Amino acid sequence: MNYDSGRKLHSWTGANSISLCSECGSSECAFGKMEPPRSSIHRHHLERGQSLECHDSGCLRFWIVELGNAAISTFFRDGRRQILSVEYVGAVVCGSMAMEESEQRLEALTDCDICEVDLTPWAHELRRDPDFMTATFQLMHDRLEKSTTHLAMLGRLDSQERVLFFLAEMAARHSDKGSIVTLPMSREDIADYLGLNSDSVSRILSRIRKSGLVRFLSPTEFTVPDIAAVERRLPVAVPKPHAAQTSHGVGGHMP
Amino acid sequence: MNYDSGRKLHSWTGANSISLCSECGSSECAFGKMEPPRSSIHRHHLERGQSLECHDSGCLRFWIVELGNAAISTFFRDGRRQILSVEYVGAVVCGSMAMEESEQRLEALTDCDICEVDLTPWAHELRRDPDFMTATFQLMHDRLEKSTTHLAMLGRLDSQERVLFFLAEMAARHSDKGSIVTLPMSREDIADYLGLNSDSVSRILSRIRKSGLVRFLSPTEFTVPDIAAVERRLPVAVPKPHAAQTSHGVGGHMP
DNA sequence: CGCTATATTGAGCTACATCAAGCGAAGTGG
DNA sequence: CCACTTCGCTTGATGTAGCTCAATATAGCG
Repeated sequence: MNYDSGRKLHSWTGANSISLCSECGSSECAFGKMEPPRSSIHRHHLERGQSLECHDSGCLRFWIVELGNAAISTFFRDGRRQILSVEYVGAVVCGSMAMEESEQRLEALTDCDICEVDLTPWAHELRRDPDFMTATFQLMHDRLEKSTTHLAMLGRLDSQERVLFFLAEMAARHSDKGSIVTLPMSREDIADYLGLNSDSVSRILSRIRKSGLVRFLSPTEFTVPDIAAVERRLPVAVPKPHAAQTSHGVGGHMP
Repeated sequence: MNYDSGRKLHSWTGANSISLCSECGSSECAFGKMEPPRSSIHRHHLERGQSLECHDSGCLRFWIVELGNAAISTFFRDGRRQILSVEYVGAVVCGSMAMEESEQRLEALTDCDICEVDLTPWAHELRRDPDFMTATFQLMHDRLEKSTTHLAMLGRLDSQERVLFFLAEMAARHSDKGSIVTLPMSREDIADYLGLNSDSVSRILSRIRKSGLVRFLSPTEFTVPDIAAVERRLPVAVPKPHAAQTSHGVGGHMP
């Protein structure tokens, strides 16, 4: 692998800014500058509902969401599903954050293009590359942070708070206030993300709509007239997207 | 810092096997071989209920549980508490897995001795040390794995399943079957770990006791006559402790 | 314009929370 | 050494949030 140590992984630290991989057919990508041989890259196209299985084969297999929205989800033996996180365009997912036991998947919430990069063959070099290590560490760290917030929400917020939190999370991804937010997922998916069932989600959304906190244009499009009002109803701050990036980019969690 | 690159961090990979730091007054520790100057080390003694605040000052401040049991917990504005994980002797906690916003703490579930090691001054060297990076990565990875399991549990198990899962988790820490397990925490703490309230926990424990799945010697001591029977009642496998270590020690998530 | 998948809404039930009383073990002070 | 307090656990009675099941309604797509 031809791999220019100076800059190659700089874009890594901004996982969310990664767009499309040149190998994958598009302009730029975390792995673009590494010029990994074609053999290490595969593209997957997933129709909504399809999924890739996560196997525990080391943290050097990465998936990058190129197009659409995906979710990392686990399934219990009896079919219960829990969505662990929602992933947007640019997200980098380490293939084996999976547990040994539980079945874990990257699932397409909408039609998706996923670029798979397997760097296992270069494990030895990468391990001694501080930039690469820092970047993957950061990836893991951000994921843990999100997971922690999500966990606390499931443990201690009631259903109305969960749905409000979810809507606020979605709205927070759009910098411009009052703009139209599009939900990338069904009521069922939202329920599986929030630990509720889809009927309840629907019911609660109606209640929230009637309260005026949120205005729905369609079942999947809404605006938030007053975000502060939403936050005032929640006992936690709603995490701003890229917050981790912005703050850690400077000092960094692993300098 | 005098720091022998060959072996120094070998013990790191087995976070759970770390016992006591020589600087801290005891035999062996992840940082023992690094011989960090005294100035970077502080000991804390915490009475049950006391806690250390996590601040977001980089991931190079570590806490090691030397004695007793602790918990990482978050608090909401209105006082609601969620225990994120229970930490036993030997656990290494990275000070700033905390979020920007939420208040997060390392709390003593029983009286505790905590050794604090601040490696921030050596950030530059450590960053280029593959062993150190691998070890901290592993730390983060294990934590994410636990967090994920916990999250799925909170999202999709009912209260009885949660309590059973908790008991099985505790029992799984003791290799020898049928031995006496001691709960290191109050009903309130268990509730805050499981997203329930303490009355419910107590009630459910009674129900489980009556079912014979678990035998209580005292409110905090029990045995599990048949672990398989407990697992059969759960839709998920109970994570074996050190599983991550054992399996990743060989192949490793980050070789 | 029909058809299918998804969303909404209601009625009824259950699991869990809340509130409140009682109990037992450990600690404290006279 | 024993009364008294305190703290944590247990348990019951009662309310309610959220689930289940079922009946429409609506959206999106051919």
